[in-house]
Amino acid sequence: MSDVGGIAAERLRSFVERIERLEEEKAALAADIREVFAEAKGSGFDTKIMRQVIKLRKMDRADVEEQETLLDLYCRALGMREPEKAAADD
Amino acid sequence: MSDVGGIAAERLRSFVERIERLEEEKAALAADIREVFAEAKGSGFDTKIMRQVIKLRKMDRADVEEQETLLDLYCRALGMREPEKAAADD
Amino acid sequence: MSDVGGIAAERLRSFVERIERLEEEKAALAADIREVFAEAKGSGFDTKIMRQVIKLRKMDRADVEEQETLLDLYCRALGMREPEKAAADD
Amino acid sequence: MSDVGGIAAERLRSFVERIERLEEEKAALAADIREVFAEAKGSGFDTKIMRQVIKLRKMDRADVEEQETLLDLYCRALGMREPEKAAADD
DNA sequence: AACGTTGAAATAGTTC
DNA sequence: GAACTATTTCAACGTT
Repeated sequence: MSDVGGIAAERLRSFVERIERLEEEKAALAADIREVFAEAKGSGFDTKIMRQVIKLRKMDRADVEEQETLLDLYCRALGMREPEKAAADD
Repeated sequence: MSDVGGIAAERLRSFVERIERLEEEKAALAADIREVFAEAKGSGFDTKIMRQVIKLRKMDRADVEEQETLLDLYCRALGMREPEKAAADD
Repeated sequence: MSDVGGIAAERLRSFVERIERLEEEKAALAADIREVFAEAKGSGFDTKIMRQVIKLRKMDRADVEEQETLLDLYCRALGMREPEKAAADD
Repeated sequence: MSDVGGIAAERLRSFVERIERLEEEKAALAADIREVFAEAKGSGFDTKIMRQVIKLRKMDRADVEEQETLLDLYCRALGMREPEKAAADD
């Protein structure tokens, strides 16, 4: 007796509950990550920069270069000083 | 013609400047909104609650009748109360 | 001690690596969830609707009874129907 | 007769409606901006990079340098090659 | 005035 | 590859 409105109710319920369980675990991990960031902040690190670093570590070197070349190109097209030079020369 | 490194510089500049202009206007409106909230607060209203009311009124407008039948079916299959009906207009 | 340019490098590395590990686990869970959806889809369920159901069930749980009295008051002041009551438990 | 439940209803309504009007205009501008980006995309520009450029133009030169110095510092602390060099040398 | 909290904007990912 | 959804990031607000 597991049909409600033509739907295999038990089957559906099982799927939904499995997903909900996994999402709970996922949310818990997200909370953990937030905590680590908070701890890092408490130790004086700049979390925004940390996020950038982590993103960079995840990206392929190739992607990074591609993006930077394009950014540079657009900046020059607009007559801006390329940002890449800023940090280099001090 | 104005190519910088293969980029149609004038075209790009035009897009960028149009966007920047629009964003300025948008920022000005945001400032106006903040002002109104401040004034309301000065008159003794609770701005947090006001925000909730405004959100509710917006949700009211954005009618959520979409796919209601099927959604309803699935909800019953899971033994949930069907979500509050559009209720207003029928 | 491990200072690079005034930065506690070891400390930073530890934070970054902890985060990266947690994000890996999180990504693995996301993959699991996708799998379950795929399986459900293979069983003939409409995953888009399933997502809506799951969202609804989550909203149900997150009880919105907060500040209800005052909110209600403001709503009546504006001639709105008061938002659907928590309804379940009274 | 403008008190409902002790609230100066007319006053409140006025505030709420002013805000709603302003938010409508703001939403319209957001739509305009999206349109311009879409048009730019249609002309072959990379909108993600455009957004970066616009952000750079908005930031003070000082802020840009500060962020980049810090990013560089963190990267070196982690033994990464500084990303700023990537685009320069090809 | 820094902190956490919340809400909006932007980016990434998925589906068709 | 276009549209939709979900996640992530960023900015504003109130709070302490």
